[in-house]
Amino acid sequence: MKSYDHKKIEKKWQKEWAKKKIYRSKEKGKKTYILDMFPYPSGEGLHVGHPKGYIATDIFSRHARMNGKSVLHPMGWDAFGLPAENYAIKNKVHPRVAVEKNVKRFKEQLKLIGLDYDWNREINTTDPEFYKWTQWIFLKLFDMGLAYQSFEPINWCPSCQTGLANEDLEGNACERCGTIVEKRPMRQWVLKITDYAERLLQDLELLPEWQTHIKESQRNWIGKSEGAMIRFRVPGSGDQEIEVFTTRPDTLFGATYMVLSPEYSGMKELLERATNKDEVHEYIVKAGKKTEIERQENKEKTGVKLEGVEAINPATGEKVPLYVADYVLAHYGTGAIMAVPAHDERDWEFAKKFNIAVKQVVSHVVHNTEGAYAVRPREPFKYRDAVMCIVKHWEKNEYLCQEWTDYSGIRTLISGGIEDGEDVVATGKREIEEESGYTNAKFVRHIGGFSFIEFYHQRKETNMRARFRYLYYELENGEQKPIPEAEAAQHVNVWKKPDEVVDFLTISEKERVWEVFNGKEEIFTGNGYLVNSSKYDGLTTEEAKEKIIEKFGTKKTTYKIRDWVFSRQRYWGEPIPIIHCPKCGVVPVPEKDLPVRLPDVKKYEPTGTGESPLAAITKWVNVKCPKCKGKAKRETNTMPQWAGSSWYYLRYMDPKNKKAPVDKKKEKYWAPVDLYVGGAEHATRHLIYARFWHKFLQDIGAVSTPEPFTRLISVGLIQAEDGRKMSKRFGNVINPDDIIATYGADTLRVYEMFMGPFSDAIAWNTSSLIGARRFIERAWRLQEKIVAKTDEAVERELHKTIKKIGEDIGNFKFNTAISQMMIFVNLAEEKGITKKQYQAFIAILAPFAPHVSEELWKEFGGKGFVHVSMWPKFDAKKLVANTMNIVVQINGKVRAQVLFDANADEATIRIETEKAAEKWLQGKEIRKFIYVKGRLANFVIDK
RNA sequence: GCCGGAGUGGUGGAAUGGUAUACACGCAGCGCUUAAAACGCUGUGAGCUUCAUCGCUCAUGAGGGUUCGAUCCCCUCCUCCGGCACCA
Repeated sequence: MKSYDHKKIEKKWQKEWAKKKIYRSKEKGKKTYILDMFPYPSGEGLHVGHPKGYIATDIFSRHARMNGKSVLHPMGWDAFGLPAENYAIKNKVHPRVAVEKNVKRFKEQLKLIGLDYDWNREINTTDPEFYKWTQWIFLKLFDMGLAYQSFEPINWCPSCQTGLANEDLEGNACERCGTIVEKRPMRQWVLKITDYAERLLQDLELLPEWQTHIKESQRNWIGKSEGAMIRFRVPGSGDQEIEVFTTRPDTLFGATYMVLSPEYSGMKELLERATNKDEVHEYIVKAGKKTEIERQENKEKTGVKLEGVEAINPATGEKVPLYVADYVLAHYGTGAIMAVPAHDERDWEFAKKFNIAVKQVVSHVVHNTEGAYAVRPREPFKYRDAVMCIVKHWEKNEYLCQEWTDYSGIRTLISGGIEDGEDVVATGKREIEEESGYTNAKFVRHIGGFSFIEFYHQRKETNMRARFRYLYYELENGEQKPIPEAEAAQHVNVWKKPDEVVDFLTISEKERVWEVFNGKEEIFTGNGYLVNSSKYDGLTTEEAKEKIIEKFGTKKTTYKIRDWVFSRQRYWGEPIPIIHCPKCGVVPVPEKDLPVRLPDVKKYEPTGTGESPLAAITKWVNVKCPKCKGKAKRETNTMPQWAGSSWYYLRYMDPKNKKAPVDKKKEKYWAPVDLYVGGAEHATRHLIYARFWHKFLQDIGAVSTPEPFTRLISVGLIQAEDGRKMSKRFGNVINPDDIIATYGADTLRVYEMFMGPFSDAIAWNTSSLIGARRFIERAWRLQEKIVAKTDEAVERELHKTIKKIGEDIGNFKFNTAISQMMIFVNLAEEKGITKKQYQAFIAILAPFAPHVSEELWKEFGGKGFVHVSMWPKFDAKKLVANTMNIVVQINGKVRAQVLFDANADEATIRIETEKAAEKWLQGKEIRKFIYVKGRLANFVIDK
């Protein structure tokens, strides 16, 4: 036996594969498109975390190829953008030179791992032949009115000296450098992604194979809310109106004031009429100076009242005050709100601080679903008004409770229905007297508002929907009338200390009543029944929303997602293909003039003036207007880093096409991407941008599918051995080159896949790595164990392994796949293996450890390359053993095991297992016998 | 605060209603060796019992429930990670 020399083997086969071009993709047969998120080639090179996803897709695509699929598995470079430029500035090299150097280094590193990329299709976003088509897509967006210039204030990073999109922020800091961003008004190009918000949201339904957390992030980011637009009239001179957006039109009757954001568009006119104009103006100026962080950090509500101006609540007809406060955002909805302090937390805080009236219009509902009082479905409700009384002892700090003596076991407070026309407070007093005999209860106060309880009324044999009001009484003395016998028979009165009350009560409302009683101010933001809302009283939140919109407003849907700020005031990006002409205005560069090349310059530092460094290159900037041929200037802003990555996956299908971004036939063949693997950090940016562009390209007929990526799996981070992020800064980086030199690429691959579940973050552990190496060496040494005939258990385990590996690769469960191969190797080592079995094993090992497998295949396998040969077929018949081990349980506890012939019937098994369990069954009656076929026999006995 | 995901030996993890702790690392003992490395063999959740076996009890973040049987399903709570966050 030759000794296992990974260096020799790996070098040899990498060369051979490249020479024979076995990984070239062709449009023939059943296709599968497997894609990695292409890397940004940084100056630091790869660390061991980077290739984890690439190894997984490599295994996946090798498996597909061995099963006869036509595989597209390409790689390229996302090389434009701030980091490349900042690196270049810092190291005083041109970004183009730096990128070239970094790409070369990355590619060398990737090749060492033995990945099966079709390098013939390599792309680079900074290649003019590539970005020509990025510019082309921009022009199409412009033609369709989806790219426009805006002068609204945007996020400006003072350190990177460029504008940023909302997606580029982490909180209020630049995602790149951590600097707090400013709001800065400037001219910029914006893409109308909001036009696609609904489709981006809806079509998540088309993606059952995306992980839920990614879809959830996208939903969050799109931030759809459905509600209504409602106009409030401002009486007085003119016919001014304030329109608001609300998701809770059902609470309109509870809108007791309105709030305008400091930047509210109609502020000027309102300000004219305010009697405290200066004060309000001062607040607005102050709020404008506040940075986003100050607004964020200090959530204490501030604001100022607009004196002398009022609006009219269209539902109640009542006048409500107006406030200006910065807790209302200018850019969401209309920049003004109706405030409902009883049912909105923020409004509640503000109202409390400014002493504004709070009016309950939705009541809490308790719907009993358990026990004798459970609401009976599909039966109608009877309605009644009722009171519930908290009654305090005349001397002690104790409260009156009742325990029902019927079977229900209900423990409650004194309660009862309000008779027609009866006063609420009087009702409480009457009920106290009737049920407890105490005659001197003094009403103290109301507790909270209305609350509904739904239950089944035993005596009346009907569902009840009772609208309760809670009242608090104190007994002045112990004077008591006798209680009528009928009443006394129903319940016992007991006194409970304050801390015992909640535990004693069984009614479902107990905690709430008691908490509200004890001063915990509760606002209710949930759904319920309407109260204090005139004819809408009694409607559910949902019903009321519809009815109130119908009468007082219009339906409206809003989204949190903002249009995509698409220009950067930096050098290293795709030039935006636009020409500004003093006569013709904004003129797109004609398609035939693409690409607009990034000029080669010596100086590319940002100017910081809001102008791109390109503006200083007069030779490049000054052009003829394509329309009037007069003097004109080029657009000097560049595109953000995310531009190229929004469509690159299409280019791999046809990377050298000079006439179109991608040929339609080729697109039809390869699209969509069947499997997309990459970092979860791209959940809201790259993936939302790419989906947006894809949908646009579908609309203009350039692509044929609604979604670009059918299945998406995020790769879990590999942390450093110290559990931190792997970074040059911490000095804890592990370089794959070193690992490959010492242990080999095959070991690295197997180890990274064996570490744990693919999408989990796990810390690197070099000492565990040795296990992967040992496994490969044992697989290698198995050649010494080749025998003519071996134990049938080996053949059975082989087929089990073939089956499991195939399934596990499909499910991205590489860790369990490898453990199954280890189990097989351990067994084969012990029992010996036939040559045929060894060949099959080499084939299933091949996707994981391609080099060693190819070497073994050459020696012990068939012709050609193992990676293009057929994946072994598993035979279900061979999985069946001729014996089975039945576990004997007593009440679910394992007590014994019995070996049976595979075709033993249940009756035999019962007899034999009962014998085996005799010890435990003696003198007991077997109440039940449960047999799970081929697995266990369980005897249920009395304990 | 809201939404999503997770919590299992010394460590990474396996098992999605049926023998919890597969597989691997580490550790301990033994073998091979002049020695070491490598490799091989044996053992390895905690506890009780026993001369030793056999055997028993407990343990999957905590508590409760459903079930013949729960790491897995349901309820309550705790902790950690990720996303969003004054979005009306």
